[in-house]
Amino acid sequence: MIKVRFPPSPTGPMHIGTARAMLFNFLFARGNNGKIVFRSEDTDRERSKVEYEEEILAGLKWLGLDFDEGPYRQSERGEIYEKHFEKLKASGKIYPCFCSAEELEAEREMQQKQKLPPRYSRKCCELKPEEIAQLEASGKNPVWRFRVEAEEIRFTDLVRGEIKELGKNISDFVIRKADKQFLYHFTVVVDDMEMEITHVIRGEDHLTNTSKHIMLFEALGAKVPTFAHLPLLLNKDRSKMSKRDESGKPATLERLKSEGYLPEAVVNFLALLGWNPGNEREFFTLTELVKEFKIEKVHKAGAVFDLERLDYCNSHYIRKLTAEDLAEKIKPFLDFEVSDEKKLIAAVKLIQERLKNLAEAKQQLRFFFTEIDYRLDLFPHTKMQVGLPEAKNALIAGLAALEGLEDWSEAAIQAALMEKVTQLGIKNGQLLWPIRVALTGEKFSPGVWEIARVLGKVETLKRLQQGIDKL
RNA sequence: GGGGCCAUCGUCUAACGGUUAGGACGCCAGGUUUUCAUCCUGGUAAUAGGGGUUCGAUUCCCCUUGGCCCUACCA
Repeated sequence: MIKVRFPPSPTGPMHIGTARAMLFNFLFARGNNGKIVFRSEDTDRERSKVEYEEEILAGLKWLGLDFDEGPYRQSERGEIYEKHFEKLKASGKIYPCFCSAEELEAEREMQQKQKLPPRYSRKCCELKPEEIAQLEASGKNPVWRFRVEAEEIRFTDLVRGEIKELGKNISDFVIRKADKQFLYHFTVVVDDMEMEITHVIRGEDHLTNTSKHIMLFEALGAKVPTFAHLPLLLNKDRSKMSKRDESGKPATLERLKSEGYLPEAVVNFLALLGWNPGNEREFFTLTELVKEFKIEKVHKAGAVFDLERLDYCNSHYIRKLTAEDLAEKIKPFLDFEVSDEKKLIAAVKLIQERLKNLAEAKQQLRFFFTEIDYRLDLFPHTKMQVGLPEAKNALIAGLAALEGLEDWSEAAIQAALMEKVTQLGIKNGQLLWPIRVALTGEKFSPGVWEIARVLGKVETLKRLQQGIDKL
């Protein structure tokens, strides 16, 4: 039975890298009939907040990633850690250390100068029981270190193959702080053991931590799970995509949501970062991903998170939505009142193909629903040979052509306008460009008859007249 | 400084040791269009460098270079 985990640290909003790691865990578990555990790794008391945990849970829901067990919180599992800590203590695999931060710092500096591996000197390792008792009696609280053996640690990583590291390069790491808090390396291992995790799928930043974890698993007498280390998500400059991207925007899931990216696009895009199905297909639903995903095909090299590519993916999914559905999704992004639902849907249809994200919609839809204001210099168009006087004549002609129109369909509006073009012996654009400007007040927009139809006859004529007055 | 990991167009990536090194995004050009966008056509652009192994290397090995990660009483 395969079992994986979602182990976020609730110290901030959900990071995109965290989301991707969870997605890969999800794909692996669901594709192999496995279970998923959600575990909040909140051992860092100062930085962890329940609000963040809630946000992460909401993010998972948004992406469509569900789990089977949890949420567990490490902050609520103290007794379990205590139990295993005592076990280690009894086995002599850990020892108390009373060294001060300054001492340790000096030690490290010295080692660096001498080109030695940065390891704890094990000064406190030699402490006799009575010395320990004495130090404790004097009010000093120790940290507890794991005694690292010198031999080689090896394991087979599902994506990176054989990995080996020499214990003599690894320092005796701290598993418990002086304030008695247990530290990450210890709690993950205990939890993975207790929760019977079979596959640990996580970011490459944990690759060199794995040796420590394996030592701990073995010291605890537990079965060592299988590891798979995912390539990191990178900024454009190939630095690790941490809290912020290179433009200074937060690299969080929440930001993608607020910029109007669809969850299906985010999932699709993230899945293809560091993995691909081996063919040229590029669009997948979550379900299809579950079917196609093979962890052996995950890459080793980091992948740059390129927003332009996400845009492309997002516009694909925006186009697949029905206009009704899209309108519903756009609503929260609008900053003006929309009273007429039908009109919104009609307008949305006109912009659906031009949309890269939901947030852009308000700019493209505004003129349909609000009074417009624009500058006269929008009218002249060099290529079209339109100046202000020509623009005014065009609006007058347009008004004349549409005033008496009974049938306010796109086809009828188009026919009336094109007839006018022929009648005046001018180019299409010489009539249509000024009308488009008068109707939208925008530089770019959908076509004249589409807009006119959605706007309605009354509003269209009104805007033409306003244009004429302006000129 | 110590250790680990990694390396194909700008980006995401494909290529049983044998391909004109393919696709997509972006970009550029042309076409369609009333503008922009869309759409269609075409183009640009890569195996980091050096040694091996081999009839033959993007692919296997070594070195160099570069990047990333770990090296916390963070996770």
